Amino acid sequence: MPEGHTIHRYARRHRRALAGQEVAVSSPQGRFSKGAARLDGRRLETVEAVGKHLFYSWKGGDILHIHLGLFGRFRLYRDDPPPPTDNTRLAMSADHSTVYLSGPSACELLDPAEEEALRSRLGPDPIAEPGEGDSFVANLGRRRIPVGAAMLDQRVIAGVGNVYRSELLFLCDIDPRRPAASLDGGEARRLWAEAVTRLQAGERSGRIVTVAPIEVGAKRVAEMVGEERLYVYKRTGLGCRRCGTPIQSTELGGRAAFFCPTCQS
DNA sequence: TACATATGATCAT
DNA sequence: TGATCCTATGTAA
Repeated sequence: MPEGHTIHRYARRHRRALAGQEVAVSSPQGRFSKGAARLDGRRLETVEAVGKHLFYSWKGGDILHIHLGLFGRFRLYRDDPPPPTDNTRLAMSADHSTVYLSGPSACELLDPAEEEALRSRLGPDPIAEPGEGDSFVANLGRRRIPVGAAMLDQRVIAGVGNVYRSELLFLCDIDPRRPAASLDGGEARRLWAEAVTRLQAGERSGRIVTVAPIEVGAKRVAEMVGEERLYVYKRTGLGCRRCGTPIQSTELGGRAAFFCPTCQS
């Protein structure tokens, strides 16, 4: 489920629910038992998102690093949570809130140096650092890979996933197969600007919507159904919403990228 | 029941 | 590039 906008939402919700409190931590599944035991009962200081990564900082210096990967999922409960399942890797509860985590690709303890090493590998995050467009433009300029592949590389831009990469390139009329370094400055800047606008909107609304104008009220966005929210993602063979040309897909960065061969050329 | 699929990333070759 | 890890869901059988 998660691209960067979702991860930032989790950071905020978990911060509100748990930060500043002493948290009961356990690993019902058992695969994080040692780490959970180390954190159990300690005070959670902050929760921060960078790209698709989450960092929970605990009193005493440990950092819990969580990455959901493709399958990871959080559930947040108020008051009486259901019992955890066999796949609940991590449970955190304090006061009236309980968070369950299942299926993460990373759930581990880091020290501050390790956290810093991880963060230094990430490119600018359009949600957290909207002013870092220069860094993104420079990163793109150094890549010879297709721009569609570069947009999935978290060292280039942190937080974009497979839906946003296709949608952002469509919004900017850029063919995803073009070499990243072939974009001119205006194109690269526009791409960053769209990433900032759309990911921030996604964080606010909790869903990826690129067809609707950004200013559209939450009510109308909520009424929109499934595919109508997107221009190209998973619309192979269907008519482009702008020009009617059948949408194509091609493998870029190891995953399917979707584009309109007429609008994006 | 089985299988396909998924908004991710790493490691080996 | 391919194999691998991890879980939930929808559809087919």
